[in-house]
Amino acid sequence: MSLQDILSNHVKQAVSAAYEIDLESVEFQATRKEFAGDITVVIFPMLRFVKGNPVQIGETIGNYLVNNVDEVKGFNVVKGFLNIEINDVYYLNFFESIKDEEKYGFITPKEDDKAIMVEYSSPNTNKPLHLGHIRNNLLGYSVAEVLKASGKKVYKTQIINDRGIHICKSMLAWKRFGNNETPESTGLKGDKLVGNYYVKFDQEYKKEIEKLVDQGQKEDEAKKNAPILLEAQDMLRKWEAGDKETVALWRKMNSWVYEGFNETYKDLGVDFDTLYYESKTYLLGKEFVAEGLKSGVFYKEEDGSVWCDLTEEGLDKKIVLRADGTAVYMTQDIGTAIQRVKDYPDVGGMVYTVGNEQDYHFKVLFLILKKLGFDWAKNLHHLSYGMVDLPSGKMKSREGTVVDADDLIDDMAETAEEISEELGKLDGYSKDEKQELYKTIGLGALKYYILKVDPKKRILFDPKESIDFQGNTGPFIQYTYARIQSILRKADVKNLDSIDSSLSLHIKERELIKQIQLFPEVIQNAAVQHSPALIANYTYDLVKEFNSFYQNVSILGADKDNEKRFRVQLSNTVANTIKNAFRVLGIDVPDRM
RNA sequence: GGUCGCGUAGCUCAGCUGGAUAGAGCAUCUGCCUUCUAAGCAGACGGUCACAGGUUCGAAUCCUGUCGCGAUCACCA
Repeated sequence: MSLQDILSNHVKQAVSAAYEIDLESVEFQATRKEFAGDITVVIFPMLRFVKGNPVQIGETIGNYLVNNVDEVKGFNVVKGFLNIEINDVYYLNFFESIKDEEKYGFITPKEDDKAIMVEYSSPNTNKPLHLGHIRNNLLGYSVAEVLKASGKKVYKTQIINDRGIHICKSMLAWKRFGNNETPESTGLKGDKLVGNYYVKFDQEYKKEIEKLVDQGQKEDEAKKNAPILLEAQDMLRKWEAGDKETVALWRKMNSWVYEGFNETYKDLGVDFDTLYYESKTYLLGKEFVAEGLKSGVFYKEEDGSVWCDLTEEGLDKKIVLRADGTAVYMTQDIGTAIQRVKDYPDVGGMVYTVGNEQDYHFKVLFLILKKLGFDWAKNLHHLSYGMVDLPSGKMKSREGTVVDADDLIDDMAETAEEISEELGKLDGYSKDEKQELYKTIGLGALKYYILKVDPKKRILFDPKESIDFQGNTGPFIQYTYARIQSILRKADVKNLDSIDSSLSLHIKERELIKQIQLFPEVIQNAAVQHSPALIANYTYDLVKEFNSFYQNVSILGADKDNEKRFRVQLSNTVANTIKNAFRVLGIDVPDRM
């Protein structure tokens, strides 16, 4: 039972005893630092029911609590706020009850619970991953982990955009200009190699347009008539017809890309339970469109195209099948969603990690799935996040203004190395151990930097101003963890030893326990809101509190043995909470740094 | 133009379903390494919460309007 639950009942009893009024609820908040007390009852909402002066009412309730509730040590009333001071024993007992829980704050899913499928990444297979994908990957991965920690079963997945005109463009450019280059022959990562040909296509395309315009064509005509584009379109038709040579080339180049992607995913530390490929699902939605047509969810235009009328819901009409019978994006997404539930019958909901430019698309998709009558359709969520922009504006891969994912990861590790070298605290570490550590810190900085901001806000990333390693950053939190590990190495305290509940707590110790107490609630909240940022900010607050404690209170040099034992265990629990919190953010913690 | 999102300190961000004099970090300036890792701690400076109304005992938070930025409104994905 939480402190609020305990107090809530007693406050109601107090009001009932003094004023013969039954309160429905009691409003609590954490006591502000400048006042004495641990938890505060807000009196104002009671005034509706209890007539009187808020200060007097506060005094009355406060007196009742001190006399009737063991946990309450004292109180003070400021305006309409009843600040309650809680006994140290309460906090010590709480701490004793959770200090040996390895996974404190996490809830284990039940076997027969419904699962949530989290989709993220979902890249095109014609160019390497960039900073935008990094945000997507970190968010999707972390939200999946947050949901798991909150007690849900989770499958991570993606829909890989492996077909279409954009893929044919890089295929064609490679065929024309590639001289049979391969990742092996060039030493390039597969996704980089293919990406180069995507850029090459665009360059050639522009040249051809220029030429046609010189020959007297209008620009938009030239854009449609450029031979290289026509050839790419022809290639797409060949691919759809199953032309052997085209399909073989497609397979080969995609496999290069996948190898490259997998390397990046591994570096980033993200993973997937199952994959879906557009090339396998793009025809899938058609049968469901046919069914929807029968049941009247969709209707057919004279030209044969199929639509969904959403004007009653305040939206537009949306096409779900072209006049020529081919699938659009929406068709495919309808099919993929249904297929996923068929493949994994325990799935009861899905989360789509996709940028906010597609807000409208998902609004429509979810509505259509509801209209089609799927019960899981009410549990669909678009994890919509803001774009990552550069000072120069949007990233455009064709114009080479992207921040490459692999480069950025490497840069971060290099910065970590420079700082570490300067500080020189790593005596005794081997070269490999050091490299490993630099990666941990560099990635920690990058991931925290991205995850600590509210997903729906856009991020402005300036490559010239490198990501900080001080203050509210990943490395700061990692550093605190490493410091605690150093203490634990030196302390000969077994964590399993019980603590002495007659100790009197230092203010910093009590604040720390209060902060630790919040963790389970923060995880639940982050899960409901699909926001790793809540976990990041919580962890920062915890760490700040710990550093203040560390700097002001001697842990190993405590006067008494029972004090020392308690402080070491408190430090250990803080470290464990940091580790667990960072685990769901996908950030590793080092033993030294 | 319609719809959706955002607008908090010079910069980057917190601020839960409305609650006490709006909080951090960076930057600038002061102190603190003969005591557990100074990637740290303690402090100073810095705010008409875009603007104007409204609801309320009480609004950065809820409602309406205005302005600014972004996205979206394809038989593209």
